[in-house]
Amino acid sequence: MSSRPIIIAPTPLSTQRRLRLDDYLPYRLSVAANAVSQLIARAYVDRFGLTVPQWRLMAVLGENSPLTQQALCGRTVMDKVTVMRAERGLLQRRLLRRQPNAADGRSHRLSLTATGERMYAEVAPLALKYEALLLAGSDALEVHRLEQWLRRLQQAAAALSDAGAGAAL
Amino acid sequence: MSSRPIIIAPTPLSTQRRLRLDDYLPYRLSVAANAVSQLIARAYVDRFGLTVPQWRLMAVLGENSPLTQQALCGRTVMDKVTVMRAERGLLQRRLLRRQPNAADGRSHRLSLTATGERMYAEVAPLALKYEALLLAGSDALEVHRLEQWLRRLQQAAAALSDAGAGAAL
DNA sequence: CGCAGCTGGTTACATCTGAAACTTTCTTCT
DNA sequence: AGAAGAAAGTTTCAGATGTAACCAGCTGCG
Repeated sequence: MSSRPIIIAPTPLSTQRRLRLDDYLPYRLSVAANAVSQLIARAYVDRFGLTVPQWRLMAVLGENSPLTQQALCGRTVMDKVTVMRAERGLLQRRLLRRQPNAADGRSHRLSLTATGERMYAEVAPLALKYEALLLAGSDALEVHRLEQWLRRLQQAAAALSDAGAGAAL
Repeated sequence: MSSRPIIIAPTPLSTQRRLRLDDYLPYRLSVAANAVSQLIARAYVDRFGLTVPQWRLMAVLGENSPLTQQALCGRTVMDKVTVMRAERGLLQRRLLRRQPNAADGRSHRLSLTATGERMYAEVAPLALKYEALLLAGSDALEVHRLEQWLRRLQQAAAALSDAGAGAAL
């Protein structure tokens, strides 16, 4: 599709040329993420009536129970309000159980109910299936490298963010 | 921080193991994109009072004027409503000019005003600067490969999406 | 020509989202 | 022990977002 020539001698990043939105990494990242999110979100809403935040909670609790809301925020990288609301939804549908936390009266121990576990057993393979479809025809080494990239980007962004990127101008 | 062992022999994708949110690509992608978006969005709001959609319009129009709203939707991969609102904001601030389109009475030819151009001249280098910071210490070849990846993912998602991913189970 | 249907753009509405304020419980310091 | 401050969770409010209805101008076919 693209007429972009294959660049052998890669352009140094510091000496960058004109801005082209189409080649701008944050843009590409955002667009790709959106497309993927949309796809999966729709699938989960259709099949299970789960929103993305709800889905994430289930995913985390399915592999590691029980957890407090706080812990869930950390694992899912979501706001506490978002987690709260997702939790509420799952509680109403009796997919989640909420038990008092002996160690701390402010928080609760959250885990999947039997029904929740059953749903998780369907949800997880489907998730993996989607991942496999998206990555069809990619060797696992490459994929692993990509994931590393994404982690690094996230960290770099976080670092810049609370270093107050203002400093860097 | 993480106790995750370094995996030398990567697990094949098809024979996938349990779902681990932390290694789940759509999740990683979403989280990385969010972190990066947040960082940049904040910067642009602080410095220029621009939202992300507004920023995107300026970026596109800065490299290619004039365009119709429709065309902008295509280039920015944004909803027409989103484009409309961004446009409105820029018009109010006189960063954008809107001229009748001789070829079609329904649409308009949008381009940057002189003020808009001037802002673009500040905006673009800053954008590139951020990109450079995020990618600090990465060689351009790798970066290029990453961008290819992101494009492929986006396409794959789009394909699955309108193939009605239901078919794929 | 003129009506049916389409397309660019706009508006209205319902939802989602996150920041900030608030409540309760825990922790620390004297 | 008691007061000050921090942390977990909840509620509230304002802003952003997207879907669907809507209007106006274009296109194509009888």
